[in-house]
Amino acid sequence: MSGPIRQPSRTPTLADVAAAAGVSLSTASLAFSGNKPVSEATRGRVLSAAGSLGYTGPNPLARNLRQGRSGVVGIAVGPLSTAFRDPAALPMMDAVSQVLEDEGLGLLLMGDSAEHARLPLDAVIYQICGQETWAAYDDLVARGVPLVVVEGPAWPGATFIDIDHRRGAAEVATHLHDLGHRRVATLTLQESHPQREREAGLREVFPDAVRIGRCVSDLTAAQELTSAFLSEPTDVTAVVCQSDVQAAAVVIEARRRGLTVPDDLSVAGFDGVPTPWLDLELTTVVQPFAEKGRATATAALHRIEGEAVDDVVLPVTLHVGASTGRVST
Amino acid sequence: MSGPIRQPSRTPTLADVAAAAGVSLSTASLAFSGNKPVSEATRGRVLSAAGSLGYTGPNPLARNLRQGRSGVVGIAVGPLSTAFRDPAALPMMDAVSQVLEDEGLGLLLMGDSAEHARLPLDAVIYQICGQETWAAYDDLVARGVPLVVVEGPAWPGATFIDIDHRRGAAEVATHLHDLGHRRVATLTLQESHPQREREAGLREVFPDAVRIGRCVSDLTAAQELTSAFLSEPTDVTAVVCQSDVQAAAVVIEARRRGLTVPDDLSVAGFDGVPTPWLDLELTTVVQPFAEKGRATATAALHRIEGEAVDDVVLPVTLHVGASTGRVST
DNA sequence: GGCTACCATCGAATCGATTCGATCGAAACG
DNA sequence: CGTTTCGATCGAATCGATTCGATGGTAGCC
Repeated sequence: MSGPIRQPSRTPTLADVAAAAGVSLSTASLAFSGNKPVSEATRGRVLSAAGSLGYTGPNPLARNLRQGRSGVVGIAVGPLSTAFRDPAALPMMDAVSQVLEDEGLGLLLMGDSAEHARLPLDAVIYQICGQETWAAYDDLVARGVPLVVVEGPAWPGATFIDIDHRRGAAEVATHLHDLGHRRVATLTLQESHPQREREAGLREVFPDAVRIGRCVSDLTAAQELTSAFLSEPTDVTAVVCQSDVQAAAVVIEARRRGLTVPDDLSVAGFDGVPTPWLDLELTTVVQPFAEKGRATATAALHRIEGEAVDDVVLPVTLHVGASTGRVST
Repeated sequence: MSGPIRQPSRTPTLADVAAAAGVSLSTASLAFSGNKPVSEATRGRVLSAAGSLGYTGPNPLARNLRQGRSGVVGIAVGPLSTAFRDPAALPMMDAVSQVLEDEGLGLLLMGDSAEHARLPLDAVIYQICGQETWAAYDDLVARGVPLVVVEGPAWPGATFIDIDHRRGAAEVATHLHDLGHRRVATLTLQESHPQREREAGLREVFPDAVRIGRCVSDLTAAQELTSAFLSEPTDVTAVVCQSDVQAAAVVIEARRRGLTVPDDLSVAGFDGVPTPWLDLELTTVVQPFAEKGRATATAALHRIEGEAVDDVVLPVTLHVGASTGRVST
């Protein structure tokens, strides 16, 4: 048997393996991919040839080019530190990564900038809540990369996964109204689709709720706004927040000022995330995080396959905890 | 000018652009990559040809194959929900992603399993603290993928980024000893390199510190262990924890049992992460998270370039807060 | 004017697989 | 026994760029 002189430094390719096993390149490929049947004997020879050559399997880059897929889905989350500071991001991402992993796909973190848009991504998930423009959007759309937007702005060409913000907000508002509250305040997020929907739901019940202020879902920021609000006299008996972190901040700040929750002030959150460091179970609107993540990932998978995908709106559930109570007469 | 009949559905390639611009394929490539000079006139013609054809730039998959790089670095963090529940993970990852993004590289989240090991990764960062084996390790090493291990097990072929656990632990122990403490307890992490080092540091000062128990850096888990420990009578005057989250749990549980921190019990943490929901500044060992992340990413970059990289051990700083005090006589 | 340098451009090789269609035997069938 | 069918294998085309070495023309220099 004769062949080219082997350069010891070069890593072996499938062609080397095929030659060593005495089969054609295509057969060797089939032995690894299993895309068409190969006799047991042949597969054995190919694999053992691979073993003795130190071949570690088909080069993923080559496979990617040929198949036109990278096996990677991008997820735009903004700056990591802020994206993940919100505990609501985790359980959802967890579900996303789980579904993708089951399909052998990887999840790539994309920042807010357009830097990553030139990486080979099979699809992109956008869940930068509270931001309505995105530098990478045009580029991705032009390249035909499927886009799945979570609770996001209505961008043409994207698939939407959302929760029923409006109904959730209305339910928590109704709950407070049933408890006798008439004067409520609300802590809001940045102007965004979820915020607009939730505010609409709230105002179905309390048309003239007072706005304490806007801030992201951050304990310190929310606490500062609350502090400013509570330092003035007010007849408000309940505060409706847009996240459990905000709600916790209100609870902490109210207590710091000698108020009792819920006797002096009722507080409601949103999300339904664990807050073990708070010795009080929050009344909140529970999101189906896992389901949202699965729906998102599944939508991405279908769009990668080129299938049409319907938008999804998931229901939410009111969870009554110990942070809301009947208004004291 | 004649050419092949254009199939309207096919997305244009660089060859199409070159033909339309009347230049060679190689020149068109140069016009986009800028790897060699191209006259301004030519570049203009190429770019405008690209524009009118709807060409969105060189196909990343093809570029990747040719260059033998994917532009993606994997980071093994274990199950997302547990990995990111620890607030210490974020600032570091943030620095990692920042450095990589500046180089145009993406960051791909790898789970604990070996599923993702077959994706095309230029390097892999391993920071699953508390786990000493990894399903994907052999595969990655066989494929020659550079590996950077953060505070991790001593794996051959990997570059190590670490902090001076031992000295940090010794410093906090010395601090407590200086305050008069003689009987201390410790809450430990799973058996792992950082835990062994920190324990060694602690025992330099308190050779027979009591072990309360082992748990991950989770508030609820730590609180349960502490609860069990404090339910028995003890002469311990200080508790040394391996994370600020653990320390916060000890503070919360001690207070729940009517103890005052630090008067009745001193508590020390590790990491130096913000705990705004705790109305007490923890005494802790502050890690240089950002620097650790930058060192990690930089090491990965250098190893991708094929350069030799030295291991790194970063110093830590004792921060004295309000959770430790002089032992009451 | 002849020589060297250099810049822009081009043709061809290359990266490492997957996959389509063809071929070749052997088994199944009537 | 001739024909059909099926499974295994192979050759060749293909995915879409990057890059090496060569070429030709122009400018600089003595």
